[in-house]
Amino acid sequence: MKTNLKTDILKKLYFERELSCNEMSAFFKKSIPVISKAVNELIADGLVAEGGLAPSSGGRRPVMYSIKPDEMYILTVAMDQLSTRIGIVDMQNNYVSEIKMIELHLLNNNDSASQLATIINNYIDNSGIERARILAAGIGMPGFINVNEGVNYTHLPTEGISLVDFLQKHTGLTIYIDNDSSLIALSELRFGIAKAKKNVMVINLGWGIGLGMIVDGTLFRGHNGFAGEFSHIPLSEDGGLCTCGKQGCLEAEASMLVVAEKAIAGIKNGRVSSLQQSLNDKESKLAGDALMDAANKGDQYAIELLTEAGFKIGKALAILIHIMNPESIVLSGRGARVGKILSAPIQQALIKYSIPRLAVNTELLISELGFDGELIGAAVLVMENLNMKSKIIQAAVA
Amino acid sequence: MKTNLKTDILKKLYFERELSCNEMSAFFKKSIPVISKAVNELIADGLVAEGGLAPSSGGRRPVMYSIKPDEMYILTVAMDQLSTRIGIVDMQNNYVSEIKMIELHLLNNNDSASQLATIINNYIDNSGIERARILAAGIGMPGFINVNEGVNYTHLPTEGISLVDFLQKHTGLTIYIDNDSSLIALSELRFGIAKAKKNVMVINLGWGIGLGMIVDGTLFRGHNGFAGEFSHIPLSEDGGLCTCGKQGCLEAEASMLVVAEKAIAGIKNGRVSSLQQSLNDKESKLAGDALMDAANKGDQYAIELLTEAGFKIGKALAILIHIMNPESIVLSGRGARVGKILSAPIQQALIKYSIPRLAVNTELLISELGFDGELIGAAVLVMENLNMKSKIIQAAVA
DNA sequence: AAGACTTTTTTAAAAAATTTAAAAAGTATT
DNA sequence: AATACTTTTTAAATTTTTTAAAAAAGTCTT
Repeated sequence: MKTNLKTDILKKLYFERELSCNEMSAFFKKSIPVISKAVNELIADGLVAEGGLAPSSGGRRPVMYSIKPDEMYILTVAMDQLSTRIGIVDMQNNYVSEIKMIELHLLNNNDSASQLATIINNYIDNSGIERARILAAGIGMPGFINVNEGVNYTHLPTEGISLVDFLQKHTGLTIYIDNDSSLIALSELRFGIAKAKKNVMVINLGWGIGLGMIVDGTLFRGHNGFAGEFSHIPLSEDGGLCTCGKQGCLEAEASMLVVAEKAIAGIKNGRVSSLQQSLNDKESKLAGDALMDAANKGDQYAIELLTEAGFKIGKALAILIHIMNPESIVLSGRGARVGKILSAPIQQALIKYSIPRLAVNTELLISELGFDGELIGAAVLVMENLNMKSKIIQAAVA
Repeated sequence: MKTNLKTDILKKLYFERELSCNEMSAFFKKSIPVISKAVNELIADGLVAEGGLAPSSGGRRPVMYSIKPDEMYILTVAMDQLSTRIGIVDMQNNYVSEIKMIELHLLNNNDSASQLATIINNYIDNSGIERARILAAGIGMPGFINVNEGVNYTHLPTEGISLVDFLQKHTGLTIYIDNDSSLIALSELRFGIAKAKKNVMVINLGWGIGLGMIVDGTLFRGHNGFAGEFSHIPLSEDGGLCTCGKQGCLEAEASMLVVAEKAIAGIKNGRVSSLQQSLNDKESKLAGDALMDAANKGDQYAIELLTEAGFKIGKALAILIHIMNPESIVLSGRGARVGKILSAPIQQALIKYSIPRLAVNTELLISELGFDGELIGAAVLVMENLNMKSKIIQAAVA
């Protein structure tokens, strides 16, 4: 049996939870005997289990198959510049160990890679999960990442060795890394509001403004893996200075971080808002969360600031629509929870800055995964890369 | 024999001119016996011929195969808003009939579709080529085009029937239409400087500024076929009014048409230039060509105007690089012949407006096909769509 | 409640594709 | 010129996949 098909079936079962032979036959465009044989082998291998019977619309009810949840696990890690979340999921995407959030600063931290390795090792040791049963670790992180070479050019420096090799050496796990926005897009594609869509732009609203692109039903990474560097497109000629050194970048105009900074400055200048207490003395990143809370509770000033940011995001999205003609744009990431507030000014900007015939063909959606997206996406990354190289699969299938 | 493989081989032979069985085996990932059988059938069908022997690096020399040039032909049509070029090519991409250029205005012309049908019919009748030997017609045209439905939403109106159906009815030919910029990209991908590249943005410098996108080695059209609508991205807040009704569009700032208009205005205001004579009383579209000629001959004013436009194009390309991370950007279309002059300010703008790590990974190339691109692309369009539905193929293969 | 109809699954036979091995054709080196 | 080495072609054997038919399981209508 071509083991390739067997791993493909495992992947599909992970994404769809359970399927009948008939459904798999239709999806893989292979005959039922071929699918049936592969599934029976997977059952013999101990990786797949027969489930119940699904309802039928008038005919024999199909036997459903799914992956055995507790044979293998995935370690998922979602990092931002300040903190790292970590969890373990089973093969049916349930967390089998409490998600932990640990402070880990990436900026100017030469030791960050080894700190990350320690975090991973400690977490596994305390989880009660056998290390040998962990299929691989998926890690989402900010920065310019070359997925094939396993390198992050921006953060987590490792001397003379790739980040992936470094982490593999220090944890003994198979490691996959990717950009945070790419993983959020993957999570929306496989388990979120973009499920099964072909052509979707997923916006990661956070401390920057990221973009994960779904093109022809798969994640598009560009020539070097840097596609979707949306944060730093030139948006205005005279805008504020950006961390990247340039002026007028989208990020410097409309990211949640900048909005929070504006809020702090505004309040210092005497602006009346419920934020006066909550923002006092807080760092601007914490302030960002406080601001979004306040906006959702109806605070006028917070809404005003988000509206302003939304309009600028909308202008950038107009450009994106003109270039990509996507079927959907999804507002995701930690900013998704103010998605409703942002929607109105975004739509306004789309009307102003784009050709109607184009804009009407793209729907604006708000993620239901939100802040969990990156963690889910890290698990998806592992399963997308599933192949016969993995030791656990090899051992089971052999 | 799966006829699918046979048409795939025909396509590949058209794009590559000649190939050995071994090369095809490697490309299609099929065994040599399978390929060999298909090729021999194609020879028996009268569509393919054995060529000479290719050189070898120490072993038996391979027999090369190619399509018989004169069994089938492709009608190619390249339209712009003012004029239409038409030609017929054989299966080895040689013109077998002189290319003709005919005035045909698309703007506010309700009769344009039927005029086009007449142009096509007359041209074939005068060409000496049997109509039954024409595989299909490929037509490139400006406008918003839905390739699948065969509709042009902008130009060539046809009441109650799609443009493709209309033309098929009035010419008896199989018709394929596509956006001019898409076809230019196809020509660069198959026969031009982007040959065999995976990830290329082809800029169609003309009366507008079009974009044809090569993503993962194929033409990317977006959800509705409108991807690459580069002309109307919002570039500056206070720019000139665009034909689309908006303000500050790239097209309104940097297209060859706008540059020509600026030149005419400048000269009226007494600006000294060799253009003074050539631009007198000319329409601005003719002026565009005159201006490019003058620039290539060293006229300072023309170069100055192109430099200004180039910088703005460069700013837009910076955005494109940030989003797509392409391996190459190709300057193509009628403006390609001033590509060298535009390159410098484009590079300057890229340095100013993009993140170095991104920009260094994209090379800026100048098309060698230039103005012929759209005609070649129209032929490529036909061959990309080659399938068993075509009567000629059916007759030969049956 | 019985029979007709659907849908899924299994089985066996047929068809297709690929691999393998060997022969043929041609180069290059000694 | 002979031998060793490469590549292509041919033919046979093996493997894989598809097809078709029948069996199994169940739903729905009368």
